Amino acid sequence: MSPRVSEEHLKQRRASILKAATDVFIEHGYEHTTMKHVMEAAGVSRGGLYQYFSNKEDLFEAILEEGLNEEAHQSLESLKQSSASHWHLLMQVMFGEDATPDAEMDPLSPSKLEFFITGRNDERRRAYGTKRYEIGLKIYADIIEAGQKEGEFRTTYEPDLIARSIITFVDGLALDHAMLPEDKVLVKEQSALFVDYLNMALRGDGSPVRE
Amino acid sequence: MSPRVSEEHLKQRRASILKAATDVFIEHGYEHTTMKHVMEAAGVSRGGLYQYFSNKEDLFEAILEEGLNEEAHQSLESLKQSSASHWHLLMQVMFGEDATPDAEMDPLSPSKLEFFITGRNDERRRAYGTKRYEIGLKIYADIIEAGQKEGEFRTTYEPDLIARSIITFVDGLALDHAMLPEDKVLVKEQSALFVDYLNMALRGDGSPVRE
Amino acid sequence: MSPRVSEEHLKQRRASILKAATDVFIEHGYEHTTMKHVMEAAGVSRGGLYQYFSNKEDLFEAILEEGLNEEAHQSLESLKQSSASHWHLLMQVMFGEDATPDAEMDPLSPSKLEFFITGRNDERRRAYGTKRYEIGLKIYADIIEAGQKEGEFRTTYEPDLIARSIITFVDGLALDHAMLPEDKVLVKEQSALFVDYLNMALRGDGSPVRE
Amino acid sequence: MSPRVSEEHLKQRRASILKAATDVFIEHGYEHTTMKHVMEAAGVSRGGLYQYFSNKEDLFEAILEEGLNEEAHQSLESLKQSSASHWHLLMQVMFGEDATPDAEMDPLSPSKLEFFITGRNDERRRAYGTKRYEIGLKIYADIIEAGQKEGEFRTTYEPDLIARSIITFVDGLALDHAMLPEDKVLVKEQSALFVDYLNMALRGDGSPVRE
DNA sequence: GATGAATGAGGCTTCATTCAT
DNA sequence: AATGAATGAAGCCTCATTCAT
Repeated sequence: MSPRVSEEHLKQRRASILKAATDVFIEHGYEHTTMKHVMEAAGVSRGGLYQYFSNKEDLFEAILEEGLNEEAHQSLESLKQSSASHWHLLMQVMFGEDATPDAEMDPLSPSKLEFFITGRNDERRRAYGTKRYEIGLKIYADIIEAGQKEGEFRTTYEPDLIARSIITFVDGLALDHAMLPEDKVLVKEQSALFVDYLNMALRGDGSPVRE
Repeated sequence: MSPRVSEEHLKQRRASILKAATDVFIEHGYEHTTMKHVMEAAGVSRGGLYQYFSNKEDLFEAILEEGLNEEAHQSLESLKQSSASHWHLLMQVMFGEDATPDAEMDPLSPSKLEFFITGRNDERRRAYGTKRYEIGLKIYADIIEAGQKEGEFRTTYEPDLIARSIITFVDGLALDHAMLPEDKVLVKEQSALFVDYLNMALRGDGSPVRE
Repeated sequence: MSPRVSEEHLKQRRASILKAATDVFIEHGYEHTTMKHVMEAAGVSRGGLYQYFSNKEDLFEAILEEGLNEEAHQSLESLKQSSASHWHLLMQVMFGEDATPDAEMDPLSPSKLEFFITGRNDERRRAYGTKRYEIGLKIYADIIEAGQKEGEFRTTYEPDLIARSIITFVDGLALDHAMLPEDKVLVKEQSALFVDYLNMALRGDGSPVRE
Repeated sequence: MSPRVSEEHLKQRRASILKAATDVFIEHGYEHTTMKHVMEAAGVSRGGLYQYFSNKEDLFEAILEEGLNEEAHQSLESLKQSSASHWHLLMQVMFGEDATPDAEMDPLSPSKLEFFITGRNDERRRAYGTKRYEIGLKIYADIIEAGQKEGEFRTTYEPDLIARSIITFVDGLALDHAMLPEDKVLVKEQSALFVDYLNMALRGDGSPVRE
């Protein structure tokens, strides 16, 4: 009476569906992706798909959770090796390991925006989005607050407000990146400029300088 | 030879449909609005609606154009009375007549974002979005450039780049405002902070200060 | 209190609509022609069109009647100058003045076939089609009968039956001509062959010969 | 791994839809048949129907193919037992097993004509119709050619041309039969006359005689 | 657990015809 | 008479989700 398939197998199957679904969402976007697209990409039957995820929303949220786990993991790691400055840590959370603005964007971003924006009138979805917003907010705010406490950052602005501006920038950039042709958005340059903004706000010494 | 109804009446009818449609789009968002919703809100028959607008996309774009005309008109007006500083002009374009950050957001913004984001894989829509982006970009960039030329602004940054950061901020804020509950987004405070960012970048005299 | 527009003018207007409609029906076929197509081609308003013809069916029937009048007129003329043989007369009715098979087909034929075939379950339309069939039948049958009476044709077959076979041939050829690409139907050759068939049946002297 | 229902069941379901659809097309004709009619007649849901046939055209073509298969099968069979004369074979292909003109017509004929006639401006449809025409043409032409080669038929006419006249006759008769009331078309008599035409053309010994 | 056939609500669009002016 | 805005029935098709096997 032991399960016919190992727990391990199930996890792998689920993960493979999730992987395929991610690709599909990246390609078609949230609204325009159909369960059929996912089925086909994942090589699962309709029923099979619904066994793992009870609907499209559920499926997408699972993908979001995965991403969150990864990110959380990353930032946690980053935090741990916080031998460097809080500024450096902030840059790492924003731009990854190398703490430097680049032209890379999360390819799933456009779909995420779609998901939350088209679902903004759905209470459940909105609550979920809000939760995610607040988690992100806290990560940034905590770092900033710590930096202020230790005197690395000036205290002119509330950590929370700066943190919000970071998220707003990130969202705005993702939006422009989603809508415009590749060569029209200067992701790297804009990121660098925003870093200057932050630098002025947090460490401002008189003139806007690159680090 | 004379039409059954006056030209005026037609314009009004069209305008009234547009008005009703705008309300519907604000309420349900672009994707979730159906032509039926619009019909009912506008008190038009199916066929009547299609007489004016050949499909949902067409209808929405008509609304966008209206908005553009208004905006263009405004900014033009603003530009005319440009007796004030370029900085003031910039603030006016961003925040309206009174040049001061407030909590007001264009209620149609969320739908606009939806429209462009869900349509990002459609060539036509993307081109249209790009055009709009570039028009907006130019408005800001021109003001900044003029300010730099006349020595009002420092020339550290390219006008184009600063202009982009403004749009990115506006889009990002609209996005957050669309997704989060009213009380979670600090539109006014964030706007004020962003103004500080700009102030530092364009007029920075050493320390981040409020105007 | 005299009519604002002359009777003449009305007739001309009607005729011009009819002409335009004919072109449209030729181009799109009966089913796929819309009243809008006609309006535009004729340069009439919707209401104007309906003033003259109360619906699409009515309009098409008017065109049919015109054609009938012309044909009737022609065959009448032909009959009058029936100095020639009945055979020649038959050929004239079938192929026109020159009594010789050519590749010309009535361009409206396909639409006529459509009209009667799609309307075959409509009593009114069916009756109308039947009437037309019988009129055509009679024309041919009368000639054949006369030819038989005067000893020009052999009496092996009933005039009515031969007449039917002519119509069937004409309809069949029109059908094939309507459906197949220009170069796939050998209108002229088939017509010539059918003439041979008739020749054998009516004047057969032993071997199938061309006249 | 195993499908929920047997392959057999699927085939039957498909066949039953096809059967029901055939009845509906016979009753209403091609143009006037709606997918809803078919759904209801077949006892399938909208989605179910579209699972098997992606649109009305597809559905009708499936019916046509079925017919073709049957016919091909028949003529193949007939050809096999070609112990009899080529003339007899020709009669069999035209009139079925008993090689004798009767009053039976394919009840689906009118819809077929409609299908090809209303679709004559559609490239795809036209190509399909042409293909079918040519297949039919070849069947007749091959028999006639063989008959000529073996001296059974005279060689006065090209096999291809005679074959075309057969199709034209069949189409024409189907057309008249479709449009006119039952008792107005003399299917049997006309068929017999046409056989005489053929007899004269292929085996003509001087006078038109019944076989 | 898996399968995929079946469901049916829901959306879009067209077009013949009417009717107030 | 003429106009063309307005109507609304009717058709087509998609797709998330269910459920018998």
